[in-house]
Amino acid sequence: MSVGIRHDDLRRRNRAMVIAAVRRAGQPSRTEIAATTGLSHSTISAISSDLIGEGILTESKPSEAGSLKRGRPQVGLSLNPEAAAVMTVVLSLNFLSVAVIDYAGQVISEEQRRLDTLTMSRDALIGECTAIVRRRLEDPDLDVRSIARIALAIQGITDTRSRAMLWSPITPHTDIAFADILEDEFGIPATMENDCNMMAIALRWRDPDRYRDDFIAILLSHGIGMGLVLKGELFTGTHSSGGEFGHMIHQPKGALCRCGRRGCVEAYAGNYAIWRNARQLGEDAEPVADVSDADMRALATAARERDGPEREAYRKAGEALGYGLGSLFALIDPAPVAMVGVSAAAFDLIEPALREAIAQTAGGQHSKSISFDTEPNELPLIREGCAMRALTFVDQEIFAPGVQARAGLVGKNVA
Amino acid sequence: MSVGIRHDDLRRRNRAMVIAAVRRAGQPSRTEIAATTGLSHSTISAISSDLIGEGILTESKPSEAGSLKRGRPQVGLSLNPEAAAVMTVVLSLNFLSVAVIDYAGQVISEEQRRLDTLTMSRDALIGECTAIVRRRLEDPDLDVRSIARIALAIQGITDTRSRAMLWSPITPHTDIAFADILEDEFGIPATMENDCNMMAIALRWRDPDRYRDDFIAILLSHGIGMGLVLKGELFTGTHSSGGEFGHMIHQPKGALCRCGRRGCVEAYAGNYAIWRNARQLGEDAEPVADVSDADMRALATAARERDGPEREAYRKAGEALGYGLGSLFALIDPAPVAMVGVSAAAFDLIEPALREAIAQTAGGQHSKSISFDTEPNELPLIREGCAMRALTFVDQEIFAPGVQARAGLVGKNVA
DNA sequence: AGTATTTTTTCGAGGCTCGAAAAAATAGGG
DNA sequence: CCCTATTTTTTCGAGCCTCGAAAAAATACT
Repeated sequence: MSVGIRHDDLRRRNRAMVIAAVRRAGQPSRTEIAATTGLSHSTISAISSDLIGEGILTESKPSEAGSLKRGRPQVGLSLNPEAAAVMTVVLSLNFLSVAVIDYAGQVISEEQRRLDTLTMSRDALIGECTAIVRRRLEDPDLDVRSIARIALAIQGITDTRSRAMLWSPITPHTDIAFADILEDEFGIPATMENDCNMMAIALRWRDPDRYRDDFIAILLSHGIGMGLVLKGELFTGTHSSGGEFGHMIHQPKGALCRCGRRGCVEAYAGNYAIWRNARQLGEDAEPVADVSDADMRALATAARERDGPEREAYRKAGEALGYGLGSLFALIDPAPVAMVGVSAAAFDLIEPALREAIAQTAGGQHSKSISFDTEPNELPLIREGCAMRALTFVDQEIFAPGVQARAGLVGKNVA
Repeated sequence: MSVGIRHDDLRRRNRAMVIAAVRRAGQPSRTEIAATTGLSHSTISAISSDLIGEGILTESKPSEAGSLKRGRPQVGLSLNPEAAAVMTVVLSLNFLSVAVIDYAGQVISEEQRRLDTLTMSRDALIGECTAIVRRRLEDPDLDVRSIARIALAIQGITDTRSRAMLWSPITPHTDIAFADILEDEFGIPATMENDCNMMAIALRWRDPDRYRDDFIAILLSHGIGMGLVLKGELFTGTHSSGGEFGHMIHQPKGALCRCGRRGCVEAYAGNYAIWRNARQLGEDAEPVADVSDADMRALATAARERDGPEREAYRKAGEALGYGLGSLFALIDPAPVAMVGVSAAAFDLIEPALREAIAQTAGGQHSKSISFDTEPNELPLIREGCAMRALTFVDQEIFAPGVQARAGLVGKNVA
C-alpha cells in the first residue's frame, strides 16, 4: 500500500526533477532550475555537475539575448543529444511510421510505409512492425546501442500497463502484446500506447500555457477517441487505456455503432456516421470500413454550400459530441478541448449544434467560456507525443534510476 | 510546477506514513509497520518513539490472541484517543447532525436536530450550523482546545478546495462558504465536503478489501449523487466536487430534471422521478420537493406485488442508471459499485433493467462480473466518512506538519 | 536454568541538502 | 586600463535522516 521514502530516493527524485526542468525549459541556468524546483543552489550545482559528468546534460553558451546584465553570466544547461535515442512507432489505419529521435528531441531518421492493416494476418502485421524497426536499427548512420526505448502508438484500446493492444479498429486481430514482442525481439524496453493519449501529451508540450493541468484532446476521425489530462496527469482507465469517449451512450437504442452496440457518440460523429447520415442511409446501415479524407472534405464542402443532408449530418455529429461532452463535463468539470483529425477541419459545421447541445447539459453551465481549438492533422501530434513519452521514460527510469520499482510508486502516469 | 524534495520533507512524510499505518491497521507492531512501509526497523523505531513522546501514539498491550509465538512479544501501537478530537457536521435535507470524535475514531458527543432547510433563510441556515457547533464546543465534558478540525458534509456541489457549498438541493441558497464561516467563528480549521465523497471514504474504511483502489458509491435518494475513488484517490472535478453522475445525460431532451434541464439520469432514477413515473404524471411534471422514505418504501412494496406503473418506474430508473454507468465505465472501466440510500433497499426492482442496459454499452463488456452492494442508510456512512476525513487531516497536517505547503503538493486528495 | 527465537533499541557510517562564504565571470565607471 | 559592483556558480562544514549490524530485551521451549 503506502510506502515510505528512503534516503536514496531523495537524490533520484531530485535528479529526475533537474532533468525534467531542463527538458521543459530548454536552456535554463542553474539558478533558474533552483528557482523552479525550490531546491538550494548547492544541491542543483551538485546534481548538474553529476549529470554533466555522466554526459546527460551539457553546458551551452550563455543565452545571447540577455547579455546586458551585469555579473557573471548564466550558463545554460541543455540535454545532450547524444546521451540516448528513442524510437517511435505509430501504427494507424493502412499506415505505419517509425522515427528515431535523439535525446534532445530531434528526429534523426525516419521511415513510413503504407500497408493494408484491415486484411493483413496477425503475423504479417507483427512482422511489418518488427521489420521496420529492424531496418531503422540497422541504419548504418545509427548507433544501435543508444536506442534506449521504443514507444509504439496505435488507434484503439491498450492496457493500463502499456504492454498490449487489446482492440483496434485498424485490424480484426485482438490482444497483441506489441510491447513484449518488440522487447523480446530487440532487447529494448518498449511500451504500447494509445494514440489519443499521445496526442494529449504532445499538445501539452506544444502549448503548455493552454494545455496545462486539465484538458481534453478529441480525435474526430473514422472513430472518436479521447486523450484526457486531469490534474497534470494522463488519465487512463483502471484496466485499459480508457477514456472511451466515443463509446459513451448518446442515444439509448440509437444508431448502429462500429463496435456493434447502439447509440454511441461515435455512431453519430465518426466519419462513417457522418457519411452514413449525409448519404441518408439510415441509422441501421452497416458502418463502412473507411471513408477517405478527400471524401470527407467533399462532404464538408457540400455541407457549407447548401442546407441538405450533409449539413444535417454534421449537425447530428455536433449534437452527439455536445451531449457527450456535457456528460463528461458533469463528471470532470469543463476544460479546454482540442479537436484533432480530418473532421476537425469541419468544426465550423459541427460547433453550432455542439454548443447548443452542451448548453442543455449540467456540464455546459458556462458553455460560452469553453474553448475549442482545432488541429486537422493527428499523425504529427501522435508522433511527437510518442517521442516525449519515450524520452521522459529515459529521463526518469534510465537517467534517474531508483530502487527497484516499489508498490505504490508504480503506474503513475506523467503526462 | 514540479518541485524538489527537501531533506526535511523526508521525516515529515515518513511520520505521516507511520501514523497512517497505525490508523489503518489498528494495533500494528513496529515490525509490521516496517514491513508495510518498507522502511527499516531503526527508522520505524525512531519515528514511533518520537510519536509516543509527543502523545500521538501509545503502546498497547501485546495482542492477546497471538501469544503462542516464541520470542519477544510484539508491542502494539495505537492512536492515543486523547491526542486530538475532531468534529463532523452533516447537513442534509431537513436534518442537521453533529458529532465529536476522538483521535482514535470513537464518538464522544453528538447532537441531532430537525429543521426545515428548504424554507429557511440563508442566515438562519448558517446560524443553525454555528449554533449547534457552539453547543458542542461548550459541552462541559469537552476540552474545547482539543478540537483540531471540523469537517462539514452537505448534499450538493462543493468546490474543489473544500471551502464552500456552491449549490445544494436542500436549500435554495447558493455559494455559502461554510468552511470559512466556521473557521472565522471558532478559529478551528474547517472543510466543506460533498456527502457522496464522504460515503466513498467511509466505505473504504469499512471494507478495504472490496473498496480499495477503484470503486463507486452511488447515492440513490431524492437526487442521485456519486463518490468516486480512482487509483486510490478520491476523484473530484477540477473546479467543483465533481462526479455529478446524476446529471449525465441519459436521454437528450428527455424527462424534466430537478436541475431544470432535461434527460439527466436523475430525472429517471431520483426518488421524485420514480414517484412521478409511478403516479404516471408524465415526464414534464414538475419534480416534487420531497418524497418521504415511507412513501418510497410503499412504492417498492407495490412494485413487488404487481406489474403496474410502480414496477415500470423502477425499471426506468434501472435503465437510466445502467446506461449512465455504462457511459461512466466507458471512461474509467468497470469497478465495484455500492448503492446507498432509500432506493438501494429497492435495488432488487432496479437491478434487472440496470444490468440489461449496462450490457448494451461499451462499459458493460463484462457486465456479469460487475458487482453491486447495497446500503440503505446513508447518514451513518456520511458521518463516518467525515470523521475519517477530518482525522486524516489531523494526521497529516497537524501531526506531520511540513514545510509550508508548496506548489505541486497541494490539493492531493487521499481517500 | 539455559537455549532458541523474535522484537526492539542502539550506534556508527554514509548520504543528502542547506546556508554561508568563497570563487568566478562579467559590466560599468573613472 | 584598472578597480568596483553585481550576479552566478562552487566549495565546505553542519545538521539530519535512513540504514545495517549488533546488542539488548522479552518470551517459549526443553
